Amino acid sequence: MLARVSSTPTFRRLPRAVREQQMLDAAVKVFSRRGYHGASMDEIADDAGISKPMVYAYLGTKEELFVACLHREGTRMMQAIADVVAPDLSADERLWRSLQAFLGFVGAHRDGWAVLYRQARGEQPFAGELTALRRRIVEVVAGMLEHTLRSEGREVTETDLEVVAYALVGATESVADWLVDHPEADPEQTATRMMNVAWVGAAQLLAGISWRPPARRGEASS
Amino acid sequence: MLARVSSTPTFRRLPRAVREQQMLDAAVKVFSRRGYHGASMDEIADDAGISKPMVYAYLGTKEELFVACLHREGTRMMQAIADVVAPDLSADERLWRSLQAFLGFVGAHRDGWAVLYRQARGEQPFAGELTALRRRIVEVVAGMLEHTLRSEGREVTETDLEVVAYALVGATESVADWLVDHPEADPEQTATRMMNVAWVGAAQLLAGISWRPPARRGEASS
DNA sequence: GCGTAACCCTACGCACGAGTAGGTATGCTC
DNA sequence: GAGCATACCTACTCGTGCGTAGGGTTACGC
Repeated sequence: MLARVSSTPTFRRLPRAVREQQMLDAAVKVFSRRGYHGASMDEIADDAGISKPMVYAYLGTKEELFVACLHREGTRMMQAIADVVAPDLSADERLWRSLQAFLGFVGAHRDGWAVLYRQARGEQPFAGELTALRRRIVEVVAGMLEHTLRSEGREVTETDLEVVAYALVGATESVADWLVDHPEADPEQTATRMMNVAWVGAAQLLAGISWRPPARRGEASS
Repeated sequence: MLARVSSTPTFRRLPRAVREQQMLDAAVKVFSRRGYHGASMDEIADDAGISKPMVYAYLGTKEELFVACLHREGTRMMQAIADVVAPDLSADERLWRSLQAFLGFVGAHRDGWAVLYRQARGEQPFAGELTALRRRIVEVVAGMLEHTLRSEGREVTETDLEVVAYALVGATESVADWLVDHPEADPEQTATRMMNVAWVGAAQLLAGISWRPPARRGEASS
């Protein structure tokens, strides 16, 4: 009955693929702002300019929707890195480009990625989904280190490698968080700073220089 | 009317201070297992062997309860570190002892601390509480680095210091997460591995060795 | 031994938000 | 321009879980 006085002349009726992206955009935005539990499906639907049953019809339950967000953003991020890293580059060049790409991506998607990522860490249902992504990253980093080490004829245990990789990844995530909280900061410069910590340290390790705990009283300093 | 066939002969009626600790113990346990939202006040009360209104009477709302948990565990952790770090130690000794204490603490409180910490990062209401704690840690680390740098007559910007400190803290947290997920791992050995990454890198920085981005095509390598 | 304060309970109100039932309009095909 | 699939809506149900009302019981001072 009521004439629609919308700015868009005819009541838009969009194809599924388009609406799905709009919904995901809205979902990422709302999840970021409110957190997983704080976000309501009503608000997401509203923000996407659509009604709730549509969201259920296209993307499923709230949990599935969140996983879909995680998936899309995660894939985009991995892609952003893959786009700039060629396998024939030197180790430090690869690390440098990855950091640049990663922090650049986070800087450009402050609302999207980082907060989504922060969200997912706590929530049980997504821990799996998330650690899978994280594991892929850790493996890439560990592989990189290992390859370089092996090529220099040095031996390391699996565990050593894993811990170092975790440290590197954690450091980068932490810096990414810092970046999100400092909108004025430049991603590229931040990447340089990060590289200073990561590579300078890693290079030492690769060179075989390591730190040993000081001998305690009564212990022989073998 | 019903005779209480409890194992404890007389129906225990404990002083407030004791009950509060029991409640906090239960809360930490349940929050850790289920996450903030997943945990119900009923379950916490039940686990503490008390009824819900008691929890409200003593510790307040769910949010306040969680903050109380965060506070207690956070203080304990800071204390564990403060106990082993003397200000007259050398920088690397301080860092080493802090790492040992921190990872030792996390190792001993796998259920308690780390999961609680993971929880808090996502949830809006506690982001403040948490970043305050985190900031204190970052400041300590940054202060440590700055002091050492200054004592060698070198200058650094506030921001450089902050980013490096964030990276260090993030790396450590990440390794702590790894530790929680690997019950068989030895905290002490993990601390050594962590020290290898952190200190070897930091020592280079302190010595003035830094990494510079490679000049790109068309750019002058000033 | 009696008042009073602290400890402790059962049982509910109530809001909020996930998910759905059932129906309407619009474009597309032939 | 009839038929059909698909986009889309309003208006509900219903579970869950926070927080509380109101009342019972034990210790402790005097």
